[in-house]
Amino acid sequence: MTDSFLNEAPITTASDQVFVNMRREIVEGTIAQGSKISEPELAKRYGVSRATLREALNRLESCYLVERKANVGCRVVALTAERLIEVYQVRSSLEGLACRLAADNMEPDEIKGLKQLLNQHLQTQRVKEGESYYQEAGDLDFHYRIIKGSKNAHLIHLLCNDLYQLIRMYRVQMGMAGPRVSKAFDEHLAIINAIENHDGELAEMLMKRHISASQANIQTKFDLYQSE
Amino acid sequence: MTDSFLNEAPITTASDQVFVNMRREIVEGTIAQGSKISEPELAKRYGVSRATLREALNRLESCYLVERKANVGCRVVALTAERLIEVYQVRSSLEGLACRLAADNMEPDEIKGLKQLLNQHLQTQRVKEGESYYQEAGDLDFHYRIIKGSKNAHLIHLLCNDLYQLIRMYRVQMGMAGPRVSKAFDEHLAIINAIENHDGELAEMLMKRHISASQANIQTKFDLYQSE
DNA sequence: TAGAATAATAGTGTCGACAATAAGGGTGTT
DNA sequence: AACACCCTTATTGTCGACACTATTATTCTA
Repeated sequence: MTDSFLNEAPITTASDQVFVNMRREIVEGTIAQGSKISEPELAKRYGVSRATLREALNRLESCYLVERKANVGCRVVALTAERLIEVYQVRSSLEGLACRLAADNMEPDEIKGLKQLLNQHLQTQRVKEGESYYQEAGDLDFHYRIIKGSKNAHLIHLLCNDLYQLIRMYRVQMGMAGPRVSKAFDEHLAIINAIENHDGELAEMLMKRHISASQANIQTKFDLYQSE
Repeated sequence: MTDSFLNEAPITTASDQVFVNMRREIVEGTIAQGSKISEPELAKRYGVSRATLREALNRLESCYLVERKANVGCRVVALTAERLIEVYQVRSSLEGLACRLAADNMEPDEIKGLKQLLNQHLQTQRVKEGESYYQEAGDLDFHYRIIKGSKNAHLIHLLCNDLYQLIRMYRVQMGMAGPRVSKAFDEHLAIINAIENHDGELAEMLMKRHISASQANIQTKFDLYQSE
C-alpha cells in the first residue's frame, strides 16, 4: 500500500514525481541509508535534469531524509539509535499535543470513523494473523486521523509532511511486525475513549505512553539489528 | 543585533547569502507579510540568477516563511491570529520538552552561564529601562541556550532552524516591548532554578506556562493591530 | 619510504535560455 | 449587458553548459 493519504497535494511537476519516488526508495531502503547521493547519477536514472533533481533533494531535506553540506553534497540520513530516540521524543511530545487538541476539536463523525477504523483493523488482524498489515497501514492511518483531528494546521504539517516519513523509515527498515500488534490495539482503544470523553489530558498522556512503548519496541529491533 | 547565534552553518554560497538576507527582510517586514514573490524581480534585486533565488526560496519554505504552490508561485506567509495560536501550541510543547531534557542533560557550566546571562540581562534591563533589548535579544538567547541544553539534535534543529524565525516574525512585526519584560525575568529565573535542581517535570511546566503567557501577550498586540 | 605539495578529476553551485503552465485582457456571442 | 471563450502575456518549471570547490591520484622532496 502507498502513503497516499499522507500527501494531499497532487503530483503535477516532474520534481514532485522525483521527490515522491525518491522518498519511497529511501524510506524502503532501496536507496541505502547513509549512502552518498550523486546528483548527475540520479538525474540520469530518473531521466530529469540536475535542476529538477535538486528541487527534489531540497524537499527531501525538509523532511529530514537527506542531509546536505555546501560544496560537498548530499547523503541519505543514517539510522542510528541516538537519532531514533531523539525523533521519538519529539514525536511523542507533538502527537501528545495533537491528541489533546483532538479531544477538544474532533467532530463526532470523525470520532465515529476512528472507532470504525479500529474495529475494521481488529477484524483484519484476526484474518491476517501475524502479518504486518495492521502495524503498517492501520496504525499509521489511526495516528494520522487523530493528528488531523487536532485541527492545528501547523502541527499537522509538521507531523504528516516533515516527520512521518522518517518515522516510517525506521519502522520499515527495522521490520515492524511483532508482538506489539495486539497490545497496540488496546492502547488505541483507550485513546479513542479518552478522546470521545473529551478528556484531553488523559488522551495526551495515553498517546505519549503509546508512542514510548512503540519506541521501545523499535529500539529492541534496532539493537538486534546492530549486533548482527 | 543579528540572529547570528541561531545559525551555526557558515554562509558560503550565494544562495545562502540570499536566504539569510531574505529571511531577515521577511522577519522584519521589509518584504511584506502575505505579499506575492516574483522570482525574476527578486533575482534581479539580489543580483543572482533565478536558480539561486529558488534555492533560497526552498529554504525559506522549510522554515515556514514562504508558501509555494506549483505553477502558481510563492508568497510570504500571512500573519494571522489562528496561525499564531497554532505555532505557539507547537512551540510550547516542544520547548517544554526541551526544558525537561535540559534539566537532565545540561552541564553545570552551561547552567552557570545561563544564570550569568540572566544577571547580565537584569542589569541591562535596569540601564535601558523600557527599551526592547531584553525581550528581543536576551529572551531569544535564553530560550536558545536551554534548547541547546536538551542535547537533542533533532529538537534543536526543529526549534532553532525551522520554527524560531517565524516566531521572531510575529514578535518583531507585532512590536514586542512592554510590561512583560520584568515578569518574564522572574519566570526565567524560576525555570533556571528548576533546571539546576534537575526537576525536569517542573521545568517543563514552567516553560510551557511561560510561553503561553508570551502568547497571550502577543495575542493582545495582535488584536489591537487588527482593530486599527 | 613517508610525507607534503601539486595536478587531475569528479561533483556541486550558478547561470542564461527554452518550454509549459496560469493569470489577465479582449473579443465575440446569446 | 453578461457570460463564455480565446488569445496574449507574464511567470514558473526545466534544461544544458560553465565556473568553482573538494576530493583523489600523482609526483616531488626530505
